[in-house]
Amino acid sequence: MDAAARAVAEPTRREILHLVRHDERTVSDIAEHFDITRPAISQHLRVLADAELVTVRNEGTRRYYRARPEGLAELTDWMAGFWTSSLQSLAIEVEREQWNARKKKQRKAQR
Amino acid sequence: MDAAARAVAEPTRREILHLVRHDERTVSDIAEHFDITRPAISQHLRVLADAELVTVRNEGTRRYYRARPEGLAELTDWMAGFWTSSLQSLAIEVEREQWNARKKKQRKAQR
DNA sequence: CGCTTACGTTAGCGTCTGCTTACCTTACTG
DNA sequence: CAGTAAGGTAAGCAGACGCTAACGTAAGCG
Repeated sequence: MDAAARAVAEPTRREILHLVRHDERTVSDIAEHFDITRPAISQHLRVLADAELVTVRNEGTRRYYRARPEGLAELTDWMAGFWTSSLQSLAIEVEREQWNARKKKQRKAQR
Repeated sequence: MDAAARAVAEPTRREILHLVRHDERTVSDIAEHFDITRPAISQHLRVLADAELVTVRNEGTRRYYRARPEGLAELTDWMAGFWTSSLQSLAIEVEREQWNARKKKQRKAQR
C-alpha cells in the first residue's frame, strides 16, 4: 500500500496510469506520449507493476500494460478510509470540544 | 493537487495526518510520537500546509495543527474520479474488446 | 528587564529518484 | 541465418528529499 501511494505521487506515472486505464498499451506506444526516453517509461512501469497498479500481457516481443482496477480501488478505499470519522470518533470529538471549552475558561480565569 | 499527492506519499506525513485527523495538536505534541527531531516535524507540517491538507491556529507561542477535511476529501475524490469508468468509457471498452478480437483473428490469418 | 517555552528557518549532509546513454535479450522477418 | 523490432537492465549523474544541528523569533513569566 505504501508502494502504491509512492507510485501515484509521481506525475508521469499518473499520466501513464491514465493512458492504460481503459486500453492496454505497449511500452513504445506509451513512450510516444511523453518527452522522456523509452527506458525511463520502462522504469516507471516497473514501479507501477511492483505496486500492483498495472498488469502485463506478453505477445511476441510486445508487452501490453494495463491498469489493474483492483489495485486502484484498494488505494482509493484505503485513502478514503484513512480519515473517515466513525460514530465512536465523533463522540470523542464532542468530548474533546467540551474539554477544550473548560480549559479555555480556566485559562481565562488565570489571567 | 499534485502537492497533495506528493505530501501523502510520505509515511511520516501520513502518520501526522492521522494524529491531527480529529484532534488539533501542537508541534511538540506531534513530535513526541516520532523518533525524529521537532524541526523535521515542522518541515513535514509545512509540506502538509502547502498542500492545504492541514490548517493552523495560533494561540500564544503555540501552534495548533489539524487536518483540513476538505483537502482530504478533494484528494480522495480526485483519486476516485481518476479511473472511474463512466458508461461512456464502458461503451468504448466494449468496442475495444471487439476491435481486439478482430485484430487477433487477422493476425491469426496472417500466419 | 532577562529567561524560558514553542516554533520556524537555514545550512549542510547522506540518500533516494528520475533520467539518459549504452548494452543485452528475445522474438519476429527476410 | 543475419537483421530488425521491442523492451528490459546497468551505470552514472543531477536534482529532490528527509534529517540534524545551529540559530532566529515571538510570546509568556519571574
